[in-house]
Amino acid sequence: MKPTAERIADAALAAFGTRGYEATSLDDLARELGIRKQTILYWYPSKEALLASVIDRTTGEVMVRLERAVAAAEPGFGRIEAIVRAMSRLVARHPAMLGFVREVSRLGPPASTRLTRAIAPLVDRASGYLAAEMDAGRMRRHDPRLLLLAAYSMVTGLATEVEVLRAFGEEPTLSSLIRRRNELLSLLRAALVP
Amino acid sequence: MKPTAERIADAALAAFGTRGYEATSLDDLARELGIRKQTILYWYPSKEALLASVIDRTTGEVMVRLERAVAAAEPGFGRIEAIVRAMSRLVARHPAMLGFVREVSRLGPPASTRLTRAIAPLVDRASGYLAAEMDAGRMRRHDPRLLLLAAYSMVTGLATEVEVLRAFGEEPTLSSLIRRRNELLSLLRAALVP
DNA sequence: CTTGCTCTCTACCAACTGGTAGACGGGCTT
DNA sequence: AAGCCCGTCTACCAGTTGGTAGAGAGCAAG
Repeated sequence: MKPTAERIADAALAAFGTRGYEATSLDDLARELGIRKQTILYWYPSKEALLASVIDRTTGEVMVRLERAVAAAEPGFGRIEAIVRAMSRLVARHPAMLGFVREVSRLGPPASTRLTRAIAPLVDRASGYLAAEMDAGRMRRHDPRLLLLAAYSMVTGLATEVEVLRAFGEEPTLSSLIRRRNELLSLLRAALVP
Repeated sequence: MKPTAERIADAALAAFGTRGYEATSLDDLARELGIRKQTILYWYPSKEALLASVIDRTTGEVMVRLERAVAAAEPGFGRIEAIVRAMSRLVARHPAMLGFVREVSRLGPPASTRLTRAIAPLVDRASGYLAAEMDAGRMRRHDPRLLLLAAYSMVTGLATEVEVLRAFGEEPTLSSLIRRRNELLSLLRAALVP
């Protein structure tokens, strides 16, 4: 079996990402894992420390995936497509992960700063790349940072808003996720490719 | 002064929308208002009932605004622009409102069903309109429902993700909100107008 | 003045929160 | 065998949670 600390972090990611941080008690978490709350507090000195650790694991995972996706993609719109596909795969494998990212950003400092500080350099690189592409005329001109934020919002929205999705007549299945991913790409392509 | 029940609902909207539902205790709410928790429970028999009431007020408010915006707009992309502008104004006046909508959708049933059931007919009408526009060749073809969901995600994202916004180098000021609104419109126009 | 109604209050309560203190067992090294 | 960590446990704790019971103030009608 996986080490206890890791099992705790996995369960915490899922619980924080779906039910929310405050709504998840250490007792709930422990019950799910078949252990006692005090075992959690042995591995993580406090609930906040557990949150911080889960944030670090998650940002690490996301960064690695994005890094790899960008490196393997051909330049131009291909990079954007690669990023969207990578995030889509991530959501399919770890459905709670993007929900967790959103939850952390909602919690505000100090949790959110931990996340944003880790992602900031990536945002800088991405917006620099986008600006260069626009300057070269290979993409329509938009504010790179706001474009990124809009894209991020669309990805998390299309991936995590299961309830709103239901109201829109979409079921949270894998094939539906793929359809949403393709639709998102077609939307982005229409907006960006001149 | 406003009636007590209304003051409670206003404070609850702000608190639920920013701090979250579970993270807001009735004692917190009462302290903010300068009353006792039991006064809240006199007007609303339980915390859940308070939530339900706030949901109803919010959906009502949003629906009225969208209704008016659509009615006053000229057909074509003008309607989309009108909707975005209406939502933007709403956010400027009640910053917590969209955050609250997102929070409710995260809480899941039965709270979320109350919201989605109210909005569903509006979604149907909107996607029907979009489909007709696409059929007539006045808009590029996309899946109408997914397009709506993507737009909704962008609006809420650009409006509410203050923390992520900060990481992207945007300050949550009014002028920045307007810039974000304009950018969103230009993005949508690029994606939709053939 | 009395009655009755509306509203807010004080006084509780059981359940649960994150966290502390320390016992217990099982395996490792000496 | 003896001691020593390591990991998990039981037993508690003070503070907070949503919610109940009921007192009392203010006020209008009889």
